[in-house]
Amino acid sequence: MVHTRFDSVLARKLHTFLPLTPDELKCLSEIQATPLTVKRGRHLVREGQTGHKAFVIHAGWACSYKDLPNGTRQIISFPLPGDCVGLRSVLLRTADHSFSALTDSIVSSVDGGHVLRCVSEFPRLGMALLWAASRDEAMVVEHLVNIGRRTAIERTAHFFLELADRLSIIGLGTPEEFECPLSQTVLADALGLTAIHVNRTLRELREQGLMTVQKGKVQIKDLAGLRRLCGFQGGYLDTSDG
Amino acid sequence: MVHTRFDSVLARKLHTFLPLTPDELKCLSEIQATPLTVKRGRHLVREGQTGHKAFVIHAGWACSYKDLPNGTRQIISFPLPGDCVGLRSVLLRTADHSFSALTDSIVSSVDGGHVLRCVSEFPRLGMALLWAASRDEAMVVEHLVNIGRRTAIERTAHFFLELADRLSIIGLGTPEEFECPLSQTVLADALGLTAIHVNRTLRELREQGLMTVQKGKVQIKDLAGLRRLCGFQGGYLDTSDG
DNA sequence: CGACGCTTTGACACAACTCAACAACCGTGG
DNA sequence: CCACGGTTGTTGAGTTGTGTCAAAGCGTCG
Repeated sequence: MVHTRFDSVLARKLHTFLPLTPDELKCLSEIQATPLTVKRGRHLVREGQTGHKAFVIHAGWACSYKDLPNGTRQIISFPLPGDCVGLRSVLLRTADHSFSALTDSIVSSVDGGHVLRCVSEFPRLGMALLWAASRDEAMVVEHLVNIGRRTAIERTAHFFLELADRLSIIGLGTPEEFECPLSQTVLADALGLTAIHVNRTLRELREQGLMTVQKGKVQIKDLAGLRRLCGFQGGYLDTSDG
Repeated sequence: MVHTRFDSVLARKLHTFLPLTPDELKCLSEIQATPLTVKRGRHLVREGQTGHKAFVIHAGWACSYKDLPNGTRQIISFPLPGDCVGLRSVLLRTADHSFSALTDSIVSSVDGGHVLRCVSEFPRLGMALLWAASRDEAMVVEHLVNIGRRTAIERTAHFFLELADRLSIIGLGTPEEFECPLSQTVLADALGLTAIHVNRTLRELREQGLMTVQKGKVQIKDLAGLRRLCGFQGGYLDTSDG
């Protein structure tokens, strides 16, 4: 993967879908504000906010989620470097989810109005964004299926297999090993389980010799076995065009 | 709502977001093939298919879903008249979900290539589609939250409240009463429950005087009570622009 | 040093699933 | 007209997966 040709992770990502012209790349870089550092735990968007701003992650871990009236929360996704968050809220009236940093991170904000003007001028950029949004939605759909129809252990296995693929695509690990700062509490909110049950599930995965999670590092010990366990099909993560 | 000015439900829907010019409306109507009738139970897209086709629903009920290796399935959404299905698979390599008719329906197919050319020529149409896709994604997100963090009875209540709102927006019912041909088996696959448990849950809702489901008709007896039960916030269904 | 967050474990409660049976409904064909 | 099979809905009894509560070990950081 070429790292130096593009001045932003977003440009690099969209480029894999659709080769962009210099003008388009320039436009893309102009709409991104100067990167800023965000401290772990800081909120960037609150549900109900009307700012019409999106964010591009350059480095670090973040999550988008919704809080429920009953005091629980559901994590929707973990955007990784190169991903956008809040593209939806550019067009919708209000942000339909919150968004916060899980580790110290570097992000650029993107003004919604800029995006719209940009898309009018360069329709191909609009298509590229639509593609990126499609890919994000495919991940949310898979997440829905995961929670709706898989047991705790299958869910957990599937989650980590997807994460492994996403991370290795952007060069932050291999399919068998990667850094992962997610606490069991956070995992629970993503998987629709309790932190305590996540703990039991991780133990089960360890005792079956399938994978381990220790000190922020995930190791897949038996890739084939894990895939068999949860029926993982990573096709929806494809980065190539159709 | 004006019914006669537009020759397609899709045009009418997009128009509520962004007033479209006659040229744009013409383009939109041209990319939709002549409507065809689809028999109940017929599949329109199979997961893994590479046809690059989308569909617009004109009448009838349909669902998009994924089958799992373990024999279960998860329903993703119930597209209603005016909704598109499979927009994602226009840009992604393969369809990431299946799609079938629940009742006899009328749909138009839309060729992916046409959409792309159309968007290049009329960028504003691209924005309107991006908006429609955003709204769909917001519903999937809410569905995810629903299954991940609500109990069976809350889930079911929330599902029907959302459905009531969607149907009354398009004039197919009121917030308190509407026709609904979904069997308990289908509901179960949507809600991540068993058909048997759906049955018990509906009984509970009935016995609490909140709502009834009988013979294809849903009646909300206590709207405020239902809202309180599940913490329903319908904001993500907004049809107005931001 | 103490406070705090994260992890781990055990005993118990409860929500949801499974299995089994039966009733109600429907279109079909005799 | 009625008998029929298939689909859908209903109910009960027992099981299992996951949540709840309580407690303790461990790191880290102030």
